[in-house]
Formats: sequence, C-alpha cells, structure tokens
Amino acid sequence: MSRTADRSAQGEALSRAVWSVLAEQGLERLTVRAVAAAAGCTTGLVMHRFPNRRALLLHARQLLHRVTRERVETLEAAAATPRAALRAVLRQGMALDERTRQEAVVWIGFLAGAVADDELIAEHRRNNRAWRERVERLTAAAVPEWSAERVATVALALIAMTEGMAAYAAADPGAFPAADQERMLDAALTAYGLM
Amino acid sequence: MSRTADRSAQGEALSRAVWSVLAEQGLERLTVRAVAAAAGCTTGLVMHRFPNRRALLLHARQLLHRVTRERVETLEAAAATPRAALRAVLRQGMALDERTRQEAVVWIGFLAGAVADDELIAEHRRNNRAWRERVERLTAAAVPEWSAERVATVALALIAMTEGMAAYAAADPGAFPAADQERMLDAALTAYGLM
DNA sequence: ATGTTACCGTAACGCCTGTTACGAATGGAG
DNA sequence: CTCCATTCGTAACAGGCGTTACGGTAACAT
Repeated sequence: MSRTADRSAQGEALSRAVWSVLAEQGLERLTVRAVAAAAGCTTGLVMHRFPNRRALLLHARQLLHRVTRERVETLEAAAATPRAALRAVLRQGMALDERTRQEAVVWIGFLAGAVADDELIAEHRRNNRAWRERVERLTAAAVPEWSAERVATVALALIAMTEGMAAYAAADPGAFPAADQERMLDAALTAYGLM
Repeated sequence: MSRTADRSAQGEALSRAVWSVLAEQGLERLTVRAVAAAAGCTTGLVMHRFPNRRALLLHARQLLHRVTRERVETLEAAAATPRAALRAVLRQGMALDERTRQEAVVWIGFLAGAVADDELIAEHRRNNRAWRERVERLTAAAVPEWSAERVATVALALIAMTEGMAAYAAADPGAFPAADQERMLDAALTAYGLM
C-alpha cells in the first residue's frame, strides 16, 4: 500500500513539476533535467514515468484539460441558472489569478510546442473541440430559442474572446487586471443578450 | 550600390527564413542552423546579422509588428467610414488565410519563447499595447458618444476575440473556416452596436 | 595595381540535450 | 531467510545546440 501511495504521490509531484517548469520557465526550458530538479528527483525517475520529452508536454496538456473540466463541471452543477452557468464557465477560462494565469501559459506553451507535431496538435484540437461543444451546449441552454447557427456563432465569439483574453493577461497581468476581464465578459454577455 | 542592394536582399531573405522556420517548424526548431538552411546560407552569415538566437525571435516579432502595422494603416486609409475601418482592421487580425495563419503561429511562438525573458516579454507588451490603443482609437471614432470606459471595454473584447480566434484557427484551420470567423466578427460588431 | 576594409564561409569549441544501459536498493513472496 | 521483481538513481553516450575564432575573398579607395 505504501508502495502505491508513494507512487501516486510521486506522480502528482511530477505533474506539478512539469506544470510549474512549463509555466514559469517556458517551453524551451522544459527539459527532462529541469523537471527532475523541480520534482526533487533524478532524470531516471522522469524517464521511467514518461517515454520521452514529448510526453511531458502531452501530460501537461491533458492535465490542463482534466483540471478545467472538473472545475467547469463543478461550476455548472452549482449554477442557479443556465446563464449563470455559462458565465461562470467562461469566467474561469480567463487569466484572473495566478492559477489561471499559469494555465494560460501552459496552454500557449503546448500550442507552440505542438506546431509541426501531428500527435500533439491532434490532442489540442480534441480538447479545443470539446471545450467549444461545451460552451455551445451551455449557450443553447441559456437561450433555447436561438437557431443552431446563432448558438455556434456566439459560442465561438465567447470562447475566442476568453481565450484571447487569457493569452493577453498571461503575458501582461498588470495591463489586464481581473476586474477589467470580468467587465469585458459581462459587456459581451450583455451585448449578446445573455445576461 | 550592388553591395547594399545585395545586403538588403540578403536581409529580406533572412527575415523570410526566420519567419518560415518559426511558422512551419515551431519555436523549438528555430535554430541558427535551421534558419541558415532555410535562407540558403551558412550559420556565419546568420550570426553576423543577429547577435544571438534570441535576436531571431525578436526580429520575427518586430517583423510581425511592422507588417501588421503597415497593413492596418493601408486598410484604415482606404476605409470609407470609421466603422468600416474598425471592421477591416479587426478582420485582418484573425487567421483567415495561410498568410495570417502563419502570423498567428509566429505570435504564439514568440509569446511562448518570451516566457521568463524580460526583454522579449517587454517587446510583446509594447506591441500589444500599441495594438490595443489603435483599436480603442478606432472604436472611439466609430462611436464618439461612448465614454472612455465603454470604449476601453468593448475594444478589449474585440482584440481579445480576434486574437483568440487567430490562435484557435492557427492550430485547427479546418475547424474554423474564414467564413465562420467573419460571421463571428460581424455578430460581435452588431451586438456592440458597431455595424 | 595595390593596400585596406568589410563581409562571410569554415571549422571548431564547450555545453546541454534526450535517451539508454546498468547497477543498487527496496519491498513482497515462498 | 532467500529469492525475485520492481523501482529508481548513476553514469554515460551520441548528437545537436549556440557561439566564437580565424581565414579567405570580394569590393572599394588611392
């Protein structure tokens, strides 16, 4: 038992290490040795958990997908109305605090690393399409009278806006405070008749 | 004269090489040797033009800034109304064709490379702030009756949306055809009362 | 024509990278 | 207690990287 507990604990420590290196030092310094140093272990352990370096990136992206999925599902369940759910889900996609800012950096880092890598870009597309469908579903629930095309167009505008906002704020948090981001989101939802 | 002509021609060839390597092969493969190979020269020439590798990234970003600035200034000058100018300028910020798609990839690549690099991130912020101010100015011209705060909020929503759209489309052009991007932009402009 | 200067290709250096192979240690099974 | 399997650290490898130094060459000035 202590064996498997240690193993899963090591797994989490390693995940955090991959995450933090990618978020704090960037894609180019995401090396096996840097991850090992951040996790407080050696390269041997890292290479035992991951077949190669690309798997580090892939793991970071899958972790991002899992974390955001769990968070938005919680937010969805706790929301009083479909419109509140939509707003809460979109809100967490921006870079409002250090945690979400790091998530945005990881998103960008993976995207940059996935250029010219079919397998990684496929993962990216899969996750983005799932995200898009989720927001379309929430939008449709918020305004059932809208046509499918209207839903798709507005949902696209919303995910593009929040993702772009996350990218901007990730690189320049001082210029894009959380209050401004929220004001922008509310202005958009109001303009589309979603508030 | 032939000397300086050759020199500037070499400069352009080198710029194109940096650009294409970053856009097609990604940040991690943006090496001095790859750029030299793409430019059809040797590493010696590259290192004579650029002090170090970071300068390659910086050059790509500055080139992106210059290209987009010239393009939007042309569009602005040719636009019949302030609203048309705003739309045209925002439109070119998305990834509508192969050219703009590559620009989006370069934008992402530089951003990912600028993490943990103060000098590069400073350049990124400078350019982004100039872009933001331009769109704010165009927005204010389109609706003079708006307050400065309203202008800032809507302009932020617009640049975030187009930048996010560019990032999405850069990674998955098939899922985000140009027509969908334009429809999204028009829907947003309509919703904000800008069309 | 000759000296000078700027330009750029060649080749090498040291470093860091991903990856592999092997040995030590650890924990469970008989 | 012994054996075995698994886990992980150590150390090394080959290769690619950024960067530097040097030599040759081509253009300009005198």
